[in-house]
Amino acid sequence: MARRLPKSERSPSLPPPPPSDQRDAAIQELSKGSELATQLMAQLELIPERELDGRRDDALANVRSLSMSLSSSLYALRSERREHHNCGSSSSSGGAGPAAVTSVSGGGRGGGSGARNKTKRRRGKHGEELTETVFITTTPENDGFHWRKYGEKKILDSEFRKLYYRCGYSDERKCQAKKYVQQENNKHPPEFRVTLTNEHTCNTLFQDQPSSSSTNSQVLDFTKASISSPLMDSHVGATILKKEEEEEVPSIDESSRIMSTIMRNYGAYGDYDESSPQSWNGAGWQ
DNA sequence: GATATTTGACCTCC
DNA sequence: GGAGGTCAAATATC
Repeated sequence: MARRLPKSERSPSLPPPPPSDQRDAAIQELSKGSELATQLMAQLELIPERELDGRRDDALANVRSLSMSLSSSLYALRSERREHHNCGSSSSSGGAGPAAVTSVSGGGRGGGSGARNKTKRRRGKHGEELTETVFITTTPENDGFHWRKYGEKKILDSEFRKLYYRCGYSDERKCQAKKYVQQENNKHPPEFRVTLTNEHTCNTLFQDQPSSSSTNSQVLDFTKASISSPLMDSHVGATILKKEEEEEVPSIDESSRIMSTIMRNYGAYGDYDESSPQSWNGAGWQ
């Protein structure tokens, strides 16, 4: 695990949220990028394997990873936009309003499959109304928020354990957002069912990058064995690589770096530190 | 020493 | 009573 940030660094004073038009521009460009990645994937599939000296599959895997990263980031940005629209002046209790999740083409895996979301309401532990969003993704870690794991459970009739995360700022900022992740299958890459409950009220998406640290605790870490199955291979989950595995699949890292570059270029959250590439690769995640 | 993760125990709901 | 969700002490990491 990467070095953890001192508490003072992890609790920066909140910078002003980016202007909505800037965020919209980022969303727009990410959408374009996602579409282009899909097109590129289709084009690659049309190229005969022999013409690429057997590297077509590698290229396809890279493009898929890129597409998934783009889609996940789109989802995160869109979620945050809703946050500003819906909760801008509301209390921090979260979960009060419906999470009208924008459907995203997340995943973008071959055949057009990807994140499949649906939003539904359910009752919380104490009867309070909760809104939960469920989607399937191959990159459950790429949503840009800082999640802290608080539990893990073997689920009946499932060979995979369910992982429980809450917002890393649940205490500091009373953010009620939670995330449940459960592997669905042993596909390559495997798909994960991600359940999000409550909206983030912490406004910390991509915000708390330390200016000089080589680490961050911003994003969910799936590098632990807890989420992996014996069948998970190097294609799993784009950025879930441990340090010692990095060299094996550099292409995955590359897609994550591309993603971070996009985010920086649009200044979605201005103080992202370019000098911390490991912020986005497996080694730097938490 | 500070912080995150693990994991068994506990709580609540059905 | 069983299953899912959460808590919190122990442990790991930096």
